[in-house]
Amino acid sequence: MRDLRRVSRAAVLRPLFLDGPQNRVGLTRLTGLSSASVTNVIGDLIQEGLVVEVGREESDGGRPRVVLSLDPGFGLVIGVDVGETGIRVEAFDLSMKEVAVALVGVHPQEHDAGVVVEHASAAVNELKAQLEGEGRRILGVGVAVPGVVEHDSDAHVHAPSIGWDGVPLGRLFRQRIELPVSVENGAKTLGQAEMWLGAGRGYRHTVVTLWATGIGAAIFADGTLYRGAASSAGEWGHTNVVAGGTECRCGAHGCLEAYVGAEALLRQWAAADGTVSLPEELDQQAWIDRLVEAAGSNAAAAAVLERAATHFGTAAANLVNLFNPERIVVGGWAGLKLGPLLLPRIREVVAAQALHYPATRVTVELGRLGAEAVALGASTLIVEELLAGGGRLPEGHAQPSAARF
Amino acid sequence: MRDLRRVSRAAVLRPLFLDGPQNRVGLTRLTGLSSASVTNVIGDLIQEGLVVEVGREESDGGRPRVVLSLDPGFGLVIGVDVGETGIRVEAFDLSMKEVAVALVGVHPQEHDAGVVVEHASAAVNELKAQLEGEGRRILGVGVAVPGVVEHDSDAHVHAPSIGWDGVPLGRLFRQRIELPVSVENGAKTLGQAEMWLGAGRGYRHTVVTLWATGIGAAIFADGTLYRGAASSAGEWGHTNVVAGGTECRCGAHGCLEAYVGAEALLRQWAAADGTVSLPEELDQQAWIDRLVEAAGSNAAAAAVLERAATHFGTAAANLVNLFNPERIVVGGWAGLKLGPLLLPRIREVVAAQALHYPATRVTVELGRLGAEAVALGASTLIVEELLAGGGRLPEGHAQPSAARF
DNA sequence: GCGGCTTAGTATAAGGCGTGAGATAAAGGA
DNA sequence: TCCTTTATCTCACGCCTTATACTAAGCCGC
Repeated sequence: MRDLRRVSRAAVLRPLFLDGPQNRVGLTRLTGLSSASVTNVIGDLIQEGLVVEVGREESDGGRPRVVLSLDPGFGLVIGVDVGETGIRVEAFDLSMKEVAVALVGVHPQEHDAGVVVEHASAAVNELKAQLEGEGRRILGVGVAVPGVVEHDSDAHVHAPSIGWDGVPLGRLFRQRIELPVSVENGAKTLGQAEMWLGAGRGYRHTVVTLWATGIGAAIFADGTLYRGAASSAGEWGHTNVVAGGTECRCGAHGCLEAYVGAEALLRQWAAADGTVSLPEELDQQAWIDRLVEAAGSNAAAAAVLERAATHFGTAAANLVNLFNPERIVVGGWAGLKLGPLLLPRIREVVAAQALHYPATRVTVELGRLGAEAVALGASTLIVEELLAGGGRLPEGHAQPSAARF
Repeated sequence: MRDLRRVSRAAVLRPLFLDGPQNRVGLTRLTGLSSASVTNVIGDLIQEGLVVEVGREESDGGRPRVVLSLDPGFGLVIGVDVGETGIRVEAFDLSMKEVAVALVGVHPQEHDAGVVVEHASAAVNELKAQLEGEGRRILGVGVAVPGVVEHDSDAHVHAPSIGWDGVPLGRLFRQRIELPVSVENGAKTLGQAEMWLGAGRGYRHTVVTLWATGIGAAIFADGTLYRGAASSAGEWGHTNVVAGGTECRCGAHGCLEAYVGAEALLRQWAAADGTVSLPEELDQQAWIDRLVEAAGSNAAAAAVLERAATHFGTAAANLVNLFNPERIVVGGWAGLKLGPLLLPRIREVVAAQALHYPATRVTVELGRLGAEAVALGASTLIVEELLAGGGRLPEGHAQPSAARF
């Protein structure tokens, strides 16, 4: 009997978090447990402070149902977004409302992992001290990084773009922060955020694409993130779209990223339109805005975007054929900027290139959370663990005043 | 308490089936159960006839361990391969050794579903009568079909190549056969066979490709078949390999299948070499043999195969990037014929086109079971249910003399 | 060849936990 | 106020795992 109770607790907590407030009858239906068990489990959870009664529903003849909810103030979760050009630390309550933010002015591309961890953990500890001073409890820290996170004994990070190769980030952080720490790839945390709180909400099979300078994807199979054998699944940006095409920064030829990545688009535009000259220090986001604006009147710009939509759509059609998702979410800063203009064409290409059967069963939509949701997603890692643990986080890390917890 | 015992029984049965004979100590380790529970569960299973003691291991000081095994003769499973051009019915014991075969001379492409089911179920019932006459028990029937199998209330089959659209095949078979019936796509059953008994054995994350006239794939994530939202995942043959390329029979342009499917290869060869003229009634398998033979001396043939390997390898690299598998199995009759020649080039392309990290963690190997393993795979569907059910198959279907079972 | 040692497997008792049935609570309506 | 309805809780029951102690069955050394 390996912890049957934990399974029941998790079964009850999950719909409370993901679908919002519920009554006990609804929970019996959603969990498949007996009403007696729901009563028991909820009783414990209320005792522990994780769940609160927040009201009652109108009755139509019988006893009114009590509405139950996770207590958003039960604890806070911290998300850390280690980006290529800066670090962002945010704290959220259990309703995923932002409670505090801190920015760290360290360029991970320009410093080694030790420096990055030093500054990031200092920011976390500062936030922690401040919030605990206000009497709030921190449950854990989720960290998003721009690279593959190998989940073996520890979380080892391989991130060529910032020069990390097998950095034991989990251990480094845990040495400096007295909290549970969880590490994951940034595209995957963004995907988790969209999945739980954005355009993927309510779907079980989803691909969340991340369209920016680089291109990635987070694949959700039956509601859970698909990692593959060594956590690198979802490298959509380096799938081939043009046989023997132009060389990509990854060394291969004809990658999607080399054709529709933000920088690639800008270079294509400059090549097609002699009047456009890109500066040395390229502010990609501003220039993508300009490209979108120009597309209304300028044929070269419009052609660049049309080709981008076709490539993106073709690659998305491949995802549809391979994964048969219910939904594809177009996210990432470039996706959010280009999507409104390109989505119709992308959908058209998906319908034409994917098999009819899966194509009619998928919807392609824009992300809803903005490009800064990486830290939000990182913080959901801790919530995920909390839910999976039935309301308890994996041992240790000396949680003071957590007697019953 | 939803059947805790069933979970324990399944935990014990699975390694006994997948990894062969075990002793109780090993099972304790493999299942995580206590030795007492293993004793209890094994005791029940021996009583029921599913497990037998088959010997004892040498001791080195202590009491010798008793070796336990599934009783291969406990029951038989029947696999039905409904192919595009014929139907094959095979019976296997629980060690997956073939016990009987029957071929049905009905061309599913030329008859409607009713006729196909009529003949197939007649063949199954004949085999059943014969085997039961010999005192053997049939546990169930697995059916493989060349199309998408939608697993909703019943198994609905969408198979354009034989003109089926939403055929309720599960129901049709169950009306004629008094046994549990399970239906699945043929590429997926072949994959399951390779996964359990062939080149995928021992791997958790695998893609089994099916290279024939058409091209498909079965994707295994953490040991279980990935179906997607509507069971059509794995349509690798219709992923795009050439932007805006030649039209495929699916209506899209540039599909892998349109470039490296067996028929496509032969047409390319005929187009490149004027001396090759394909007959109206094309025996693809024989001609592929001829193509392979010609490649040794004929430049046109060699070029066709070289291009095929490049396209196949590129598409396989996409699989590596997206799924991060530990192993890719090249199966299907064309794959088995071409593989020995093309595998080195395919591996080369995968290494060049996939990202370094996942590429170094995958092996590309030939299938080990031959192209006729589709029926074998179909029969494993029943074994799968038997294992998942802890040694009992889902109710009903009046299993005579199955008092305790 | 006989005790001692080691390891495998079994019996027993204790305790955790879900469940169904019935009890109780809390409304609306006559 | 009482009846009906629906929600929730209580409790006894039984399933199942597990810890513990015990038995079984071999090797080893004297």
